[in-house]
Parts: sequence; structure tokens; C-alpha cells
Amino acid sequence: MRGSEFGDLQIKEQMAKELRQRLIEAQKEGRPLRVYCGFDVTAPDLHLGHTIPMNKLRQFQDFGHDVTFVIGTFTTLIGDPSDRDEARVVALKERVMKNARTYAEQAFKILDKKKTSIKYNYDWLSKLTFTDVISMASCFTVQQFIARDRIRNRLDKGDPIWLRELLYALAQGYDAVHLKTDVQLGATEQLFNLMAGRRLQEAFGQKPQVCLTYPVLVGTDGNDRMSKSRGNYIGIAEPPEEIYGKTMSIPDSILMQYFEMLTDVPDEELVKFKQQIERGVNPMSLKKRLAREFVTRFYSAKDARTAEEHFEKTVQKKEIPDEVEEYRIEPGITISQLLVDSGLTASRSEAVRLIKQGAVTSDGKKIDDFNESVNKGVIIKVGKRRYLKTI
RNA sequence: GGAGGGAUGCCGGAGCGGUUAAUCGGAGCAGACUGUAAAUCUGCCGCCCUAAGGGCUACGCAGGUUCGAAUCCUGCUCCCUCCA
Repeated sequence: MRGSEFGDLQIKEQMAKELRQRLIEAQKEGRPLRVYCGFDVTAPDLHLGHTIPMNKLRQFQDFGHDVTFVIGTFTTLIGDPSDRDEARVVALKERVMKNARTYAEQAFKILDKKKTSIKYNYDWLSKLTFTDVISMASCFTVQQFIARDRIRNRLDKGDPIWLRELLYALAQGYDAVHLKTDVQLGATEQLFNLMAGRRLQEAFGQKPQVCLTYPVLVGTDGNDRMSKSRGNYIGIAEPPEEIYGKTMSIPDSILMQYFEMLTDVPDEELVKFKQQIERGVNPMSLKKRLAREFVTRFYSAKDARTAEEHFEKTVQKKEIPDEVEEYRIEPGITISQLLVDSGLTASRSEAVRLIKQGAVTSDGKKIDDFNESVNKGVIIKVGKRRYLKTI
């Protein structure tokens, strides 16, 4: 139960109790618990936010329980309100199916491949009939939906609430029925959907699942929830240097939160970290530790060291990285033209702007004339970390 | 079927006839500083040009009024709310 968060003490106690009972029962019956967590495929990559429930799944797995990683290939299609014409829905479906595959691959960075079953909820949800949906709908009242904060607020503000959004809960709830789940994990905001699963399971004569919910992870900007579309995410399949660098860029204020929610660093050590920060120790050193934790988990300790060296060299010491992309030029090309041609800047205007801002150097010398010509064999640097070697 | 509201740059959101390439906030980028790609401060943030100047596009779409429109008018498309 550690790390779980319901926002409601009563539910938490109830769930703790049920989980205990369920574990005892399962042991008596000599069977493992069926545990699952579903993930909608809104973007092609899994990020740190996804790893919170995944780590929990892994724990269950390590204790010998059955873990199912459900990819929401159907629920994702319901979720997106912006795509409505036929052609785009088809495209969306293709994209979802494609992304689903990368999800499955990435999931094994955390889960044990041999012990995990991956399932796609399109497989069973798409087969439900309208009759099925109606009978499930009879398990809920509109009042229950209105009682939800998010819905209430939108109602008050006069914002639209799509019927489909309400049906979403049924779809997710049915996953639990189909899988005959004992335990479902999800983010706190998913509580309603998880509870819908309980209700449906009862209606189908099953024992209602235990729900465990976890806090939503704040993104690297320290403000909004982590999501790919906001660009404040760290993807678990990103290159090591990228994971390391992005971690170093999180605001100090969310450092401890990340340690607590995303790593296995023991509590005692975390207490020490907090004390260190209070004593005025530079959070940078702790952040490096955090960055190493991430890279180690998704790659290896060796990759973590390499990424750290890369970071220290290029960012802290501002040295040129070992490997700089080479770009073939016609001698005498102007710097602004080069920046555009090579794609280092999106337009000539941008190139000119950056040069005026003193952001462009050639072999370390600042360039201040955008018509200056460039020779072969120099290293062009734009801003903090864009490099190019002319050949 | 009826009444009303809306569509603005990556996002949010001002402007409601004239220094408006368009207030402001966020994101992004750059510079300074530093303890890191943190924080803070400053600047930039449509495109193009032989560039402290000039040009061209831009405020849902298509026309119109006007010396001049994102701002007014007409039609169209899409969205939202309420009533039936």
C-alpha cells in the first residue's frame, strides 16, 4: 500500500483491508492474484509517469502474482474527442495500434517479460453489443457522474460534457470484468473508473477488485502533469544522455518528489537527502544521483556513467562533445545560410536573430555578422548545445 | 425548429475602424549570473531581402464597405450554450 494515494481516507482503509483479505484468500486457494493496470496510447512513448504503476506491477510480479499489462487500444479511441471524421478515425486507429506495439516493447524495461501478459482491450471491448452497453449502463446513475469534481466543474462552467466521456468509465470498468481482476492499479484521477470496474464486476457476479491508486506525476516543468503533448516529459526509451539531461533540468522544487515516487532509494537515505538540502548542499549533486538512477534503471550503470560524463563535459564545463555531427559545405557559404541548410535553425530569420543575440560561435569565437563566410573544418555552435562540424 | 455566444500567432487569452506583426500570460529560444539544461534577471519569439532600412504574408473561409479592417456589412463552414 505504500505510496498509494486516494484523497479519501475511508477508501484507503477499505482497500487496505480488502487487499489483505484477498491476499490471504489467494494463498489459501493456492493461486496468485490477478493484477493489472491499463495504459492508453496517447503518444508513442511511455514516460516516467507511467512507471509509477508499472513499478508497482513489478513488485506484485516479484511476489509471484499474475500481472497483465493492458494497452488501451479501444479506450484510447473513445478518449480522443478531436477526431471525428471517418478517415481520421481510421488513421487514429492505425496510429494507436502502432504505438501499442512500442508500448509493449518499452514495458519490459520495467516488467519481467517472462511473467507479463500483454493484452489489448480492443480485442474484447470492440465485440460488445449495444445490448451489453445498455445493461452495463444500468449499473450507474447520472448522479454518480455529476458527483465527480471534474464533471461538476464543467457542468457549472457550462462546458460540454460528452456522453462518450461518461461511457469511458464503462469501457474501462469492463476490462476488469473481462480479466476477472483481483487488483487494478491507476492514477488517483482514475479512481472513478476503477470503482466503476468494481461495480460492474459485482453486476457480473464477480468479486469486486481492489483498487490501488497513485499520485499523478508532475512534469519536468514542475507545474503540469507529465505528458508528451506538453513536452514536459522524460520518455523511458529516450537515449541515456537525454534522460540524464532532462532530469538535470527539473526544478529543484520537485527533486525529492521524483526520488520518492520514481526510485527505490530507501527512505532512510531520502531523509538524509532532505537534511542535506536544508543544510545548503547543492541540489545539483542529488539531481545527478537521480539522473543516474533513471539511466541505470532503463539502461545500465555503465550508460549512466557515460551520460554523466557527457553532461559534465558539455553542460558544466561547456566543452565540445566527442561526437559532433558533420556537415558537408561549399566553402564560402555564409553562416546564416549554413544554419538554415543544416537545419540547425528553422528559418533564416531565426538564424539572423540568434547571431545577433551572440548565440553562434565558430571554433569558440563569437560570430556577429550573419554574412560571414564559413570554412571547412570548424565547429559551429548554436546556443547551448547544438553543434555542427563543417567538412 | 427558435434564441444567443464564439472561431485571433505553439497554447491560453486581449483587441472590436488607423504607430497592430497584433496587449498580456505560459511554452520555447538566447544572453547574463550561477549551484545544473534549477532559481533569478534581461532580451528574442511570422517569413524573405545585398538588412539600425525595405518587402511580403497573417487574426475560421469567401466577398463587400472604407483613404484605411482582426475590428463594420453579407454569405458560408465549424463549435458552444439555452429553449422546443
